[in-house]
Amino acid sequence: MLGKEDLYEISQRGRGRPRDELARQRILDSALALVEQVGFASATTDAIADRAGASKSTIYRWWPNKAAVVIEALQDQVSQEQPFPNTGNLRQDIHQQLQNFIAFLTGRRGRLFMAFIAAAQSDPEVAEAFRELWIKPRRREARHVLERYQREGLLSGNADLGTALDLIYGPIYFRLLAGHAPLNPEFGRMIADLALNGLMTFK
Amino acid sequence: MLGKEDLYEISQRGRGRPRDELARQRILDSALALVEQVGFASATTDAIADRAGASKSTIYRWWPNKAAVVIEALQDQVSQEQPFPNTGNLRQDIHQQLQNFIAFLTGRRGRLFMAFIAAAQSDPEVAEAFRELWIKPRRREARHVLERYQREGLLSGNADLGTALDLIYGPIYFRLLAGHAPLNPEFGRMIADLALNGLMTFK
DNA sequence: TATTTACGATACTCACAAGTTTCGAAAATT
DNA sequence: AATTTTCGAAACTTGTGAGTATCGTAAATA
Repeated sequence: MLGKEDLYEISQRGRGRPRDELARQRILDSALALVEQVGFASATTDAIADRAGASKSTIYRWWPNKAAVVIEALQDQVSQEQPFPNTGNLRQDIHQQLQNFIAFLTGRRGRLFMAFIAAAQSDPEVAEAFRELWIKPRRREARHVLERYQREGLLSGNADLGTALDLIYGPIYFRLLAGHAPLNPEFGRMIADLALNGLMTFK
Repeated sequence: MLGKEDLYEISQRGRGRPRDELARQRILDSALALVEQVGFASATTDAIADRAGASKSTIYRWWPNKAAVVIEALQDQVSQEQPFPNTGNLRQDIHQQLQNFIAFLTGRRGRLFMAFIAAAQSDPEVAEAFRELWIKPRRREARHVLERYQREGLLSGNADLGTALDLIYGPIYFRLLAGHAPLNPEFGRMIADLALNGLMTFK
């Protein structure tokens, strides 16, 4: 399978020194790690360059601004995520997905999403990227799984699936962002049970 | 009833020109309005002073920094909020509360909370103020109402009320912050029904 | 080998905003 | 009237960080 970089290597190769793909990857990794650790605003371009062992001029050679770097880094990250479980057992799928998701958010990556949602409130470009790259693809995938269960009658046909997804994910994001109570597996278990209970017998 | 200002007037009154309480109020109103309109970071002290028809030196005469001004402004605002309904009809109370809350958030004040949650991610002082002034008092109040219904058996005794509150409010905050779908009364109605459905028959 | 393009290092410009200082006038007390 | 404290206006300092420009060097092609 060909990636973007390979296509670039083959078709765009000109005369001069080729782009350092390892440096590109180090810059993206560095941006991601820094946003996780210190947030969007404090992840300066100087710090990203330093940590990557690269130069600021290299960053601006390939990206128009800081937001573009971080957004591309998010894109790389997102493509590695676990798919929504689809075993045929609705309850088990939802439970498993929430456990995966909470483990993900309470791990190193949680702060990345807090930082993105925060930055999105003052930067429309970041907001759109977050919705398009993270929220929408994952919702689309989850929706397909839920649609199957709805067709099979395991989920009430009256329930709007977009609303159902917010019922499941909203409480998780809320605890992550507000921090008023711990975001642990037990919480995920209860939310899954409560939401399923509401969704299966709805109307 | 005596407010803070009256106490100040009586006990602290010295020789010189007294503090201008109207200017104080104008500064707080101005800070609130600007954070709503342009967010926390873009609400500069210069802009707050200008809009209040006051001077920056007056701001720094009474508050140690910008965050303190905005936090005190939030405090003033919070004390004016509608209480959680407590009519004896659980379903009606939850529906009414979510309708009130969504109307509140989609009005002028919604952006204030987006800005606060965003600022909280990079400023622990703001984060704590938001939890202590906004989240915790409202949760405490709502919890008392739900406890009553739980004692009356209208709500499953197995449901953890902290989790129940996140189930109800999480989806609302999530749509407000992520903006992937509209936050309208219809959504509030469905979340209330789904959550109640889950909570009443839990376990 | 000559040319081209990317590289890292570094100095630089530019904009912006927090917080300080100064000052003359206003509003209170003694 | 003299003193004290606050006020608004405005100039100022200080820090920061995004984005640019320069330069000598490295890695590719023709």
